Order: sequence, then structure tokens, then C-alpha cells
Amino acid sequence: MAVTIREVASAAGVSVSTVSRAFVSPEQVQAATRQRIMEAAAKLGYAPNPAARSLRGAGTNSLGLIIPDIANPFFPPIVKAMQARARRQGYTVLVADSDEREADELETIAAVSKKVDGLILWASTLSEERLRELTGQMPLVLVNRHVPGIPELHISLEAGIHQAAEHLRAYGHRRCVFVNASRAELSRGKSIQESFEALDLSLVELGPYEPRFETGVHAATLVAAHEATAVVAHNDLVALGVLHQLAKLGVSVPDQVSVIGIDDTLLASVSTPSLSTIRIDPEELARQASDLLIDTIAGKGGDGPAPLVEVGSRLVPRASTGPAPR
Amino acid sequence: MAVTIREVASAAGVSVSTVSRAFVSPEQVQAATRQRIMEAAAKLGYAPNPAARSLRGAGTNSLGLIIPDIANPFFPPIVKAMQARARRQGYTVLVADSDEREADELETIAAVSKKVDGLILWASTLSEERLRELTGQMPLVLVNRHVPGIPELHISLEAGIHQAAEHLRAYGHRRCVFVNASRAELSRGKSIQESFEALDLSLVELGPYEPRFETGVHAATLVAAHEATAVVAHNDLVALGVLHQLAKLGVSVPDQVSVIGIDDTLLASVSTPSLSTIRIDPEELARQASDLLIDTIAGKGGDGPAPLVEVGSRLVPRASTGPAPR
DNA sequence: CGAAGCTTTGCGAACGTTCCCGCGAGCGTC
DNA sequence: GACGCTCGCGGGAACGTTCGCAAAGCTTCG
Repeated sequence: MAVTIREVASAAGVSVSTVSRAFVSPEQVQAATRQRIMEAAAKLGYAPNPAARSLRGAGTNSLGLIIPDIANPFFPPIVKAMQARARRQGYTVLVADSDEREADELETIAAVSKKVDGLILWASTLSEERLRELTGQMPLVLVNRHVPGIPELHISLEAGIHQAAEHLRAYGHRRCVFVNASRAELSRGKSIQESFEALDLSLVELGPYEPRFETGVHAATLVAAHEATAVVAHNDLVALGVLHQLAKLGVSVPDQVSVIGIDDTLLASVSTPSLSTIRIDPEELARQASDLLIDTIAGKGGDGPAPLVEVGSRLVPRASTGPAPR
Repeated sequence: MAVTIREVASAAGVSVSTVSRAFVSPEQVQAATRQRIMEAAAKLGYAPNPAARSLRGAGTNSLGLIIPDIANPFFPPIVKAMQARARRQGYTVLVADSDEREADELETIAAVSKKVDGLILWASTLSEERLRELTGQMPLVLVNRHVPGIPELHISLEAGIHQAAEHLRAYGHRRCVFVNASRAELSRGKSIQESFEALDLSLVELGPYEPRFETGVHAATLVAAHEATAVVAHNDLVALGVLHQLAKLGVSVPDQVSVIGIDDTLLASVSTPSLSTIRIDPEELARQASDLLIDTIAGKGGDGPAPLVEVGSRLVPRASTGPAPR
């Protein structure tokens, strides 16, 4: 059915081996023959069969990306960027979500692992032991999860949080509320509490709740009781819940209360008022994660400790923050 | 490195063929032997190598899904649902986006096509001729694109549009605006124009524009000029642009103007006010599309005309629609 | 009791590719 | 001018699996 390497070989008047070489390591075959081969291949519409290729020992040229929830608007831009990045390096990206349940994650990994050269595990629910076992079987990169000895990408919100604190401080806010739903990235480095208090801003922490819209709705009813004039939410979705409920309560944003989200998802830029938020650049994230995995697959840094790369964050001020009321 | 079928065979004291059969067609091997094999496989941690399997002629057990833009919030829930559905049938889903550019789509198809058993092409930019050529090489399902002879899934907005018209009519609206950015699904069946006028609602069509937030912002400035009291937007994103600009103009929604979106993305449920919108059920869409492709792969309906399945829509009334001002 | 049919299992070829080995031609060195 | 080295290419085994074919065991029935 499909056109094989053999047909290309006879069409170009060379052996199968030479055609193979022309594709996998072109410098080993003379320019003239190479060109003949390529022309024949193009005319016949030949493309190497990935199954045969990977069976023989070469990799699959695919990366696996396992994220908690594709439907979470934070991820799609990252997936998109990673696809683009990986494609340029000759890789395809296989995306799957774990629904944040260990059983599902295991099943997903089992289904995907044989088809890829390496795995990016985002906020894995697996035990440290299991992850260690897994990394023995195939290249692994962890995002927002720390296990000694496994390459890791860490999202740091510290800079963004600091900028948010500065931003609110400059606007004259003194009392803030943080709606928490436990972000792994916040567990290292300076806590949000410390960042705010360093600037003489008091911060009361609500929760932890589930990271849902309704959480924001609920939290919004509490800010008055705390006499706070600013709210930082676990993510944009929660922030929108806050916005929604404040509007319903007749509280004006940003005139009476300022609101800040996290992630800079699409939600933030299209809300009314548009949402000030702490941005994590999906392009950079994708680039770092895929490069880290590709390097690991290539066996770089085989010695030495497992690499740890960090991606930062910054505040994107929009219309949901403003001067504190007096 | 990895454990092969041979090791399982010798561990279970049977031949390779029997182990193979135990996995691919269990009813052909006696219960007792099958159990022995499964135990040995489990103990050794054996899983069939997909590369070898697909090389030998069996399929890849993967479906390809090519959509215009993963970052468009309409798609992630569909992708998620399709993954879940396909997994239950033993398939993995390979998602890629085409960025709505023909060159990218071709490249994407080339990269993915060898790794899958069939392809779902969403709103393909390819020429009819090319699609026909492609369908000769592998099973294809088209969504929102009609090419005679190729299985197709058609999203019908007719019911949703009709319900929207009824909804607005019952609220006493008479003049409406439609912000258009050309949806393929609208090109068949009754036009939105006809649906509205059948209920004695006048509808002026703006555009077509690009389906962006800013389009909605722009369109919102025009509704007063048309003396309209209701807006139907190309999708939720555009509708949010409308909402945003109306708020800025001091026009109250829904007291002065009602707004309806299309797609029922996450955006619609978390906006302020929450957005009435025409919902296309992602679960049903995913189910129909993947089942259609899997049936096509299985060779069902080889004779007869190419199947055409339709998925409907319905209005989800929320807070952005209300009685027309008098 | 034997032939015929069915079920259960084993043997071995084939899938399309990569890569190790070996061969011959050309070239530089002493 | 013989030797060794490099370079370009061909031969063929191997990757792990599926599946057609056939052998062996069992049942059934005349």
C-alpha cells in the first residue's frame, strides 16, 4: 500500500541502506547520490514509516505531555506553544490529561508511555517512589513537583507576587485578602505572606478552597468583613468569581476593591473590568519544558545533579486594580 | 531492555503465538492458558510494543484530531471528551492545530498521518481535491466541511438560533444585530436571517469581521445606531467584547440591551453578567466524531453513501438577556 | 471403532527500517 | 610501488509483533 524505502532505493538505483542513510545522516552520503534519492523519494511520495523506525531502536520522535486538565484555560496556550516548539525539533507532542486522580494518571501514563520518548508530568499526583521508578524506565521531566534526581521545571510566582504587592502598595492599599487553593509553586521561596508583609501590607489568607468560580463568589462576600481593599485570587477563574460577586453586591471594581488574578489566561483579558493578573509566559514555559525533556532524552547532563530550571512571572496591570478608597 | 512477548511466552510455558493471541483475540485461547499467560505478563510487567504491533499491519490505535486552534476555548472541552471516549475504545488521540493556514495544516497532517489510523479534520482549509486524495490514503472525517463522499459531522446551529429568536421575541425585542464572522455551520439549513424574520424580528448583520474580542468592542458601538435592543454575536469571545464595550458606554445589560453568544465556552459562564449563549454539547460532539471515525476505520458502511451525522444546539439562557426596554 | 470436524496450540514468514560489517576504489606516505 | 587509510556504498541481521498454515488433541456420530 504505502511506498517503502525499497521502492525508493530501486528508483534511485542505490541500495536500501543508502536511502536510509540519506534520511538519517545525510552527511554520510555523497551530495549527488543524496539528491538522486531525494528526488526519487519526492516523486514517489515516500515518507519513512515511524513504526518501523522506532521498532528498530530509533526513538518515536514523540513527547508525552500529561497535564491535570486540558479544559483549564491555563493549559491550552502552553500545549500550543509546546507543539510548535517540538515540531521544529522534529517531535510530535502527545497530550493527555490526568484529571488529577492518581488512577487516571497511571492509566494515562501506561497508554502513552510506549508511544513516546519521554514524558512531561505536570503536577503529578504520583508518589515519589513511583516517579523514581518511572524515571528509570524513561526520560522524565517534572513540572511543579520536586523529586530529587529528576529534572524539573519550577514555576516561580515570587516575582509576580512581589510586583503585585508593590503595585497595591503604591495605590495605597493596606489590607489585602488572598483566596487560596494551594498552588504547588507557592510552596517554595518566599511565601506570599512574607512578600506582602515585607512591604507593610497585611494579608489574610482564606481557604484553602477548590479552585473554582464559586470559590471566588464565596470569598467576595468575605472581603468586607476583613476590611480589605484588595483581593489576590488563586487564579483568574477564582478572580472572576470575586469580580462577579462584587458586582452583584454593588461594590465597584477597582474604585472600592482591587482584584488580582494569577495565570493571565484568556479570561483575564476579556473580563469586565479587565483583570490585573500575574502572568506566566506560556511560550517560555513550553520552550523550557520541551528543551529540558529533549536534552534529557539526548542524555545530556547524564552525570551531575538533575537540572532544575525556573520560569518566572510578572504582573500585568489591567483595569481591576486602582487607588485604594480613603 | 523492555520485556518482550518471548519472555512472557517462556515464562508461561507456551509459544509466542499463543501469547499474542491471548492479547489480541482472547476467545481463541483456552481460559486456563490465558490466565497463566496473563499472570506471567503481569508479573514481568509486559505490555505489547505498539511500534511492532502497528508495523505488522495492525493499526496504531491512535486517532488524529486536527483543529483550527487549541487555544480557542471552544475546543479544549471537546478534546478532553474525545480523549476520554477514544480511550474507552482503546484509542489514543493525537491533537494538533492547523492555525487555520493551509501550509501549516498540510505540514501537520504530514507529521501526524503516519502515526494514526484515521484523521478528524475540523474546518479544514484544504481544497476539495486534496481532501479527496487524502481520503484515498486513510480514513477521514470532516467536521464543518462538506465534500461529497467523505464522512462528515455537521454542527447545526439552527435549533439554537431558533430558540434564541423565540427567547428574544418573548422578551419583546423587535430589532436585533448579528455580529458575523462567518461560521461554516450557518451556511446550510435556514439562515439566521430567515429564522429571525420568521418570528417577525428584524435582524441587521454586521461584518463579517475577524472573530476577536475587539470585533465585539467595535460592534457594540454600532448597536445604538441601529436602534437594536439585542445582539447575537459570532461566538462567546465576541459577545464578551460587546459586553465590555456596552459597560464602558454605560449601557446596562440586560436592562437596555440583551446579548447572546455562541458556543457556551467557559467564558460565558464566568462573565459578568453571565452570558446567554447557544450551546453545542462537547460531549456529544466528541462522541459522534470519534465514533464516526472509528466506524470508518472499521470499514463500516463501505458501500452506500458517506455517512452524515448532525449535532444540534440549544439556547442556554443566563443573565445577559432580559425584557426589551420600552 | 474409525472418520470427520472442531478446538487449541506451535512454527515461521513478514512488516519497514536501522546499523554493523565488509568490500572496493581512490589517495597519500614512505 | 606496496601499504594502509578514508570514503562511499551494499548485504543482511535484527527489532517485537501478527497471522496463515498445519499438527495434535478432543469430541461426535454413524
